[in-house]
Amino acid sequence: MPPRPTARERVRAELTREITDVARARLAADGAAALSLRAVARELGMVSSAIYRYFASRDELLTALIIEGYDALGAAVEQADTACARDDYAARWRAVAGAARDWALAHPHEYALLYGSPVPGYRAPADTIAPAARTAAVFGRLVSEAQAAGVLQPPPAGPPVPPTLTGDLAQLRAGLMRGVADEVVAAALTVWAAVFGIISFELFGQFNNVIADRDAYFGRALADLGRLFGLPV
Amino acid sequence: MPPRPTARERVRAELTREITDVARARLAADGAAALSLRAVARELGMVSSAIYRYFASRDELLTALIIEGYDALGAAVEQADTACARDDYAARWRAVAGAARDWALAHPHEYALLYGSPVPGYRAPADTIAPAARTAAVFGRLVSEAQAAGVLQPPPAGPPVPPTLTGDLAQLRAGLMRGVADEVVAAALTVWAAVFGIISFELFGQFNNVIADRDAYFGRALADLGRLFGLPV
DNA sequence: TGTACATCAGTGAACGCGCGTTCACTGATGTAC
DNA sequence: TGTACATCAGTGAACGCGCGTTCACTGATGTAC
Repeated sequence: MPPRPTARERVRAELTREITDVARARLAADGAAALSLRAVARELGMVSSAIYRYFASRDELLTALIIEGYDALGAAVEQADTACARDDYAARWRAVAGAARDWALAHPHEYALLYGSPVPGYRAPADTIAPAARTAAVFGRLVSEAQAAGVLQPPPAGPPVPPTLTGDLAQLRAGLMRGVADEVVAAALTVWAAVFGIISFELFGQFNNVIADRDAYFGRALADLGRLFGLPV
Repeated sequence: MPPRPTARERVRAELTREITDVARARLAADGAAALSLRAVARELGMVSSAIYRYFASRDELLTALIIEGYDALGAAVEQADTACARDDYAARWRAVAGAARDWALAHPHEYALLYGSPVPGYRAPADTIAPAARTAAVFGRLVSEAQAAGVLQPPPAGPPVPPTLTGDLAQLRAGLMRGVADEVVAAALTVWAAVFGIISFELFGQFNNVIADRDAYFGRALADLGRLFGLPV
C-alpha cells in the first residue's frame, strides 16, 4: 500500500469521476429513469461494457449519484449557514431553508432523485444514509444553538410527546440537536419535512395556477414555520 | 344523441373501464415508469394495438389514471370529514389529514404518481387541475367553517402578507376558504404542503432509521400544524 | 537494467428482452331506406 | 322486415428503437526477480 497512488490508480480515479460527471449531466437533462449506462458510455466515447470496469451495475452508478447529490445539497446548505452572523438565528434559518430550495430549483432532477418517488427497481443501500443526514445536521445545529442561546420561545403547553417517540427523539437529539427538548425536536422535524413539502409542491407542479410569486410565498412560509419551533421571526 | 346508450357504447365504456382497472393494478404493482400498454393489453388478452381504439397514447392512459387517483384520494378525504361531528374541528382536521396519509400508505405508487417526481416525458394536461383541487377543497372548507364558527385563534401579529401574494390568496379564498384572512390562508397552504411533505418523507424513505412509530409522530405533527393555522388542539 | 509474468482497461460481438406506434386487414355490429 | 352500406373493434405483422449485462479477446501498464 504505497502512500502515492500509481499512475494507473490516478487514471482510474479520474475516469471514475468523468463517468459520474457525465451521468450527472444526463440525469440533470432527462431524469433518473432515463439514465442509461449505454448513453453515458457513448458520451465518453467508450463501449458500453467498459463502464463495468468502474461500476458493477447501473444501480451502483445511481447510488454514486445519490451520494454526490446529498453531498452537494449539504455543502450548499452549510455554506449558506456559515455566511450568516452566528447569533442571527432568524437569518440563518432563512439562509438554510432558502439554500435547500435554491439548490432544488437549480437541480430539479437531482432533487427528485433524492426526495421524489423512488426509482423503480432501485433499492438504496446503507451507504446513502450518512450523506442524507448532512443537510439535516445543519438545521439541527441551528436549532440547538438557538436553544442554547435562549432565543427559542418555549413550546406551548400541550399533551406530552407519546412515549413511543422518546427513544427516536433522544437519538435525534444526540445526533443533531443537543440540549433540545422532545417537544422542540418533534416540532423541528415537522418543520424540516414541511420545508421539503413546499419545495416538492413547487417543483412537482402542485403550485401551478395557485401561487405565482413563489419567492414571496416561501418567505412567508418560513416565518410561519420558524414560529413552529419557537424562533421569533 | 339518444338518451339510452347503444349496446356498442355500453361495451365500449365497460372495456375502457377494464383497461384503466388493469392499468391501475399494474401501476400499484410496479410504479408508473414501468407501466406499459403492452402489459395491459396482454393482461386483458388483447393485442397491444387494440388499446389504441380506447386511448390515443400511453400518455392519455396515464392522464386517466392521474385523474382517477385524485378522485379516489378526494373521495377518501371527503368521507373521513363527513364521518365527523360538524363542530368538532380538531377531530375533522385529524380525520382529513389522516385520511390523506392512509390513502397514500395504501396506494404508494398512485400517491407517487400524483405527488412524487413527474413521470419522465409526460406532461400533465389541464384536465388534471380540477380533480387535484378536490382534496384540498375539503381542507379549505374545514378551515373556512372553523373560522366562521370563531374557533380559530387569530394569527400572531407579524409582518403583513407581501402584496404580490394577495391576488393569489384572494383566489384561494374565493375557491376554497371563504371568509378567511390572508394570513390564515397563507398559513393553511403551508400546513397543507407540510402534511404532504411528511407523507412523502414517510413513503419515500426519509424517515427510515429516524422515526419508528410513524402513527404517533404523525399525530404529534398534526397537533403542531393545527396550531399553525389557529386550530386549538 | 532487463526480462517474465500478472494485472488490468477497453473492445466488439452477442444474448435476450420489451417497448410505443402504425397499418392494412377481417368480421361483426349498427343505420338508413 | 329485409337489404345495402357505413362504422367500428380487434388482429397480426412489422418498424425501429434502446436497454443491461456477459464473455472471450487484445494490448498496454505495472511488478518481481
